[in-house]
Order: sequence, then C-alpha cells, then structure tokens
Amino acid sequence: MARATLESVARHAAVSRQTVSNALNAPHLVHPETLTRVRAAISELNYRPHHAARTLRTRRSQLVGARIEPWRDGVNGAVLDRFLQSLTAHAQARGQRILLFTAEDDEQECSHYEDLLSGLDLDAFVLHGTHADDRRTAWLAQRRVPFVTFGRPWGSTGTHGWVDVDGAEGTRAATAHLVAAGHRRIAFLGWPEGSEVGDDRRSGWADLALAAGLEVRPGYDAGVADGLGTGRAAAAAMLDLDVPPTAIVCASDSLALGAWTELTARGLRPGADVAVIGFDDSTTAAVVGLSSVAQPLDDAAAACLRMLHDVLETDRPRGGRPDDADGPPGSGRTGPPDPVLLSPRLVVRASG
Amino acid sequence: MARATLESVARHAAVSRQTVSNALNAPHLVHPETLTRVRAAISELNYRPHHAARTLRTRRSQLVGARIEPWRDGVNGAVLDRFLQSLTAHAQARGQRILLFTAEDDEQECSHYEDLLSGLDLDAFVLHGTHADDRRTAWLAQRRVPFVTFGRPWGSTGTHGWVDVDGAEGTRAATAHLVAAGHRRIAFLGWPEGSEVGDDRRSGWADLALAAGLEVRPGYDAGVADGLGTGRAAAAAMLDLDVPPTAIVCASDSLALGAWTELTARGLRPGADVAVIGFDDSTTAAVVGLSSVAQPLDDAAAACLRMLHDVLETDRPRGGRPDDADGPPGSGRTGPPDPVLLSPRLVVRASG
DNA sequence: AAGAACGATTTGAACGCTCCAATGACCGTT
DNA sequence: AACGGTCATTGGAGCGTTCAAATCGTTCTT
Repeated sequence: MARATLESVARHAAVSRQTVSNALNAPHLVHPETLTRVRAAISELNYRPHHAARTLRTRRSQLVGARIEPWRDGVNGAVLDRFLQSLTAHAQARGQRILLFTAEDDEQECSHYEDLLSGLDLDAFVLHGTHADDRRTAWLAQRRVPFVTFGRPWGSTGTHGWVDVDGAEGTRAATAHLVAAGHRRIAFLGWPEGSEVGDDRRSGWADLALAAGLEVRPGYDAGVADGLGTGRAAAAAMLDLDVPPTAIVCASDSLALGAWTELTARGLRPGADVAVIGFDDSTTAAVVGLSSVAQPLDDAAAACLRMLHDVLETDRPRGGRPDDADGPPGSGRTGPPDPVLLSPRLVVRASG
Repeated sequence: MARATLESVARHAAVSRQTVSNALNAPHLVHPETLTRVRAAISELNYRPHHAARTLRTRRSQLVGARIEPWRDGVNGAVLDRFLQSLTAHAQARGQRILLFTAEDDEQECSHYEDLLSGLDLDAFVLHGTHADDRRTAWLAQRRVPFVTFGRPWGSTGTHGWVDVDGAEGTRAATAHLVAAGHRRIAFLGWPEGSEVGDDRRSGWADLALAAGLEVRPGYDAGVADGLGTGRAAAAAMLDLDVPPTAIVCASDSLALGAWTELTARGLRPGADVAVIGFDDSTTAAVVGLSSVAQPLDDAAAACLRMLHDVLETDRPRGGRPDDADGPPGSGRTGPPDPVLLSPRLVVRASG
C-alpha cells in the first residue's frame, strides 16, 4: 500500500492537512475532540511524517554530526567509541540521529563541515578532542553553526558550550587513594608539557603531592609521548632511580600498561610491589587488573545533547513551543550555555 | 549571504534550472560549452544541492543505517568499532553517510527499522552479527528493504547479499602455523557448540588436526561462554590434564587472554612454554603480545558498500545512469549479489 | 521539399511538509 | 443588531529539487 501522507490522513479524519500537522506539532492548538479523531487516523494509517519534506520546510534535520576517529591509539581509542555509543542512545531518545563522518585532521574536518552544512544535512555538531587555538571551533563559531564540544576550549576565548571531565580531579583522587594506602613516594608518568589534557592531569597529582607533603624526588615527574613503549621506558627509568617511587600515577592507560609491562618483566607485581594507576578505564585495564580513572562518558554524552538542545532552542528564530518550558519567558539569553564539568571515578583493581 | 539554489545558479549562468540540474546529474545531456559555463557558476556561487529537497524528490537519501552496539564484551567489542570506522570512511568516499542507531535486541532493532524507514530517512542498512533464523533479515527482506550483512546467513535460506570473513580459514592457518613450529598437541578453546561463528572457527582447527594427524586427546576441545574468567578456567583444566597440550587455539581474544592470564599465573611464558593464539586481533592482544587472527575489517566494509551499491542500483526503478556501466545492459539480474568471503590474516606475536 | 529524428534546452508540475494570512463560529459587550 | 475578541480550522504559497513533457533549431531520410 502507498505511503500515508498528511493529505491522506486529513481526508481520513475529515479535517485539513494543517490540522493534522498541528495535531502532531502543536497539539494545544487543536480541539481535544478533533485531536483524538486525528490521532486515530494517524495510527490507523500508520502515518509518519516524511523527514525530508519536513526538513525542507523547517530547515531542521534533527541530524547531529560526529566524527569517528581513524583507528589511532589502540588502547585509548575506545573512549571515543563508548562516547559515540552513548551519544547515539541519548540522541535517539530525543528524536535526533547521529551522523558519522571521518577526517584526517582539523583542516579536513572543517571542509567536511562545509559539505555537511551546505547540503543542509546537519543541524549541529558534537566535537571532541578540543585543543588551544582549535580552528574547528573558530570555523563553526564564525559561521554561527550550533555545536558543543566534549572537551574544554583550553585557553581559547571559547564562547561555546562545552562538557568535560575534570582530569585533575581524577589524578588527585588516584593520588589520594595511594596516599591513603600508605604510599609516600608517588610519581607521575604523563605526556610532555604543552598538551592541555596532559597538563591538567599532571596538575591533579602535583596539587595533592604538595598538599600532602609527599616526597617528590627528581625523576618522579616524567613526560613522554603516549604509547606502551614510551611508557615502559619511562617506568624503567623511574624504577632505576636510587630511591624509586612506590607508586605511579599515569596520564593514560597506554602509559600505565607500559609501566605494568615493565613491572611484570622485572618480576614485580603491580599493586603488591609497585602500584600503578591509569586513566580512561580502557578494556585492557579491566583485563589485566589495572586500576584506572574512569570518565563518565554516558553522562557526558547526555550533557552534550542537553546543551545542544538549549543552543538550538535559543537559536531558533521563532522561539520554542509552549510545552517546552525553556526557562522564564523573555529571558533572552544570548550567550553560550553554562559549561558542564563532570567528575571522574576511580576504579580500583589489583594494581593499586 | 543567502544560500545558492539551482535557481540562482541558473540565473547566474543564464540558463534554466533544469540545465543546471542536468549539468550535475546527467552531464552528457548538456552541451560542453554550456557545461563549463554552468560549472563556473556553480563554483563561483559555491553551490551545493540541498539534500532534503533532493531526497524529497528522488526518494533517495544516501543515508545508510548501522547499529552501534551497547558496550558489550570489552575485549571483542572493538571489532565493531573498527568496522564502523571503515564503513564511515568508505561511505564518505561514495557520497553516502552512515547513520547510527542502537537497539537492545533484534526485536527492537526491527522496530527501529520501521521508524527509520517510514520517515524515509534511510536507503539501506548494513547489519552485522547475523545468526540462524535472524528475524531482522527476514523483516527487511519481506519489505524489500535494501540491505547487506556483515556475517553469513548461517543456514537460513538467506537470499540477501552478505560479506563475511572465513573464520575456519583463520583457525586453520593458526593451527598450521603451530604445526610448522613443531607442535603436535594443539587444543581448541572455543564456545559451546551451537553458535555458528564458534562452530565455524572450531571446524578450521578440527579439519587441520585431522589432516595433519595431530594428537587430539580428550579435553583438548573445550566449549565455554566467552569471557576472560571462563577462558582462564578452561585453560587451567587443559593444563591439568595428564598430557596437556603444548598450544591452544582460541575462538576469541577474550578466551585467549584468559588462557594467557592462567599461563602467566602459573609462571609459564606464553609462546615459549605454551603457545596461545587468539581471534580478532584486539588491541589488548597487541598490547600483551598475543598472536591472533585478524579480520580484514576495512576490506569487509568496502565490500559491504560495494555490494549495497549494486543492490540499490538493481533496485532502482528507472535504471542507473549511462556512465555507471553497471554490467551488460538488459542483464536483468534480480537475485541477490554474489556473497563475498574474505580471508583473515594471522598476526604472529610472542605468544605463538 | 516535407517529414522524421535527433540534440539541447525550457517550462510546468509534483514530492510532503509547515508557514502565513484568512475564515467562520461562538462568546460577551455595547 | 452591530461590534471586537478569542478559538478552531482552513486554503494558498513556498521550501529546492527532479521528472515528464513540450519547445525549438538542426540534420538526416525518403
């Protein structure tokens, strides 16, 4: 049988097209009695609005773009995948959909924005992996494209909404946990200074080390490129110190697993002999029993979409529907929404 | 500045709407001289066709649906993510996009198809994780929705296109590799009989064990639910046999890593003392140095989209464009496309 | 030389929806 | 009885595109 349209539903319910449309989009405008009749017709004909037609008219596609990463680091890459999964689930619950695209770098990503937007496919974007002087956010902001980022603007004069997880709090919690377990010589194995996320995570450890008066010796603060090999080498150097640390807090699970590998290679047991705590709670961490700081990715995804909703609502020329209850009327908020900073959770396993 | 439309481009090039449309969709219909003029206007105004408008008219959205899994098994879950990543990249190259959705089970997945299709959002689907009597493929086939699956129909009278990786070949190669290394007592650690993928992978081992006349003792063929704990327990049982195997081929990296854990716990070195080979080449396998059978996921994704293209082309009521060269004219192929079975690749690491 | 056939281009209509302005019904007030 | 006002509903227009048919000029056929 042919597809049901507004027209056919209208005929079936003996009303006009527009009344059916209203029954769906603005039920408060239509008489209760008519409403039930229209609704009956809708379900009887199994009608669903035609997405493309609606998009053409309203210029809203309910599609949100997100970038899926080209298989980068094997260990930490899964963070994005989990985020995407949550994003999809929450978007679905909101009647939106996630559209994937890939890009090799920020530059290319921008040109994809161009493609995706000029076809008017997408309402908005969710970005991740923001960094200082991010050309992507600049590009989007300049064109007034709605978007939110998972990740802080990091120093840029970010005037956009963002959601992030407090990395410093994570490493602080990890360090505090080790202190509570009796450790006094706790090292930090992170990335070279200059990476925003890395510096943030380092600061949590440094803060608590200072506050708790820990014994921080030279060589207790390493900065190497992310990876298993580099992590292992850096851990080896720490263990070879005259007074080696008894615990290592790491900026990533990659580094932590490198350290973990070095420990077991030396016959040392992670946790019992030297404690190691990673970051991101990768599956590998769970497998080998590595303690790690877990990011609340599901909450982050939900927050991103909630924020995006606000941004789109504010942006909407005609204002939202009455039933949306988007704050006090006439509030006329024009600035970016309030950022959301979530707390990570320390997952304690055998290694610390 | 306002968005460019066919109309504005047409005015700019002093031709009609339709000629511009033809310049884009059927260049052979338009005079070369006019063509260059139109193309100049297009690039000058930075015109891009409006996706929704085109979809409304042509009933083709260039959108392909794919399901993203709710975080299931941690170790093997990444296979899907890598597949999705490749799918996105190849779709992008074809001018298509991947739209994500989630579902808890097959039943729910079908009702999502309903939603996604009735809004005419999607042209087709790429399914994965097929099994015998898969209600999803039945649902889609019945409604003549274009789709392909990554995974065989497994016994169902599947009349749809599919792409899969030859699991038996993978375990056969793994076993052969161990035989070449001098092993004679090679066990198989897999899932309980009845799972199609599991039985397939078991058969590769069994085939070669028979052909090479290996010493297969009772207890050398285990079937347990996937997981680290179960894998570890099953491996322990094997190692406790009077005559334990010298190598274990596993149906998954989860199981293999379970075995790997048991080995190291006993002070045995994987590879040197007892060889272990996993399946799926997870990141964890790479990290700990576990040999594993890698699926050519990128090739699989490319094959899926190529096949989908054929299906959509065949389906198209009016036939493709002349420049598409889709086989001999009048071939009138109506059946499903030829399936594609890809060969996996054994990645040898320290463990075997 | 008239008609047929072709190539290049144009015009009108339609896809299904929502916006906008307008209509009629009903109420209470003058 | 005529007037403004609210509520419920309606018809027309238009979003940007492609399809189908029509137009016009040119060349091939008989």
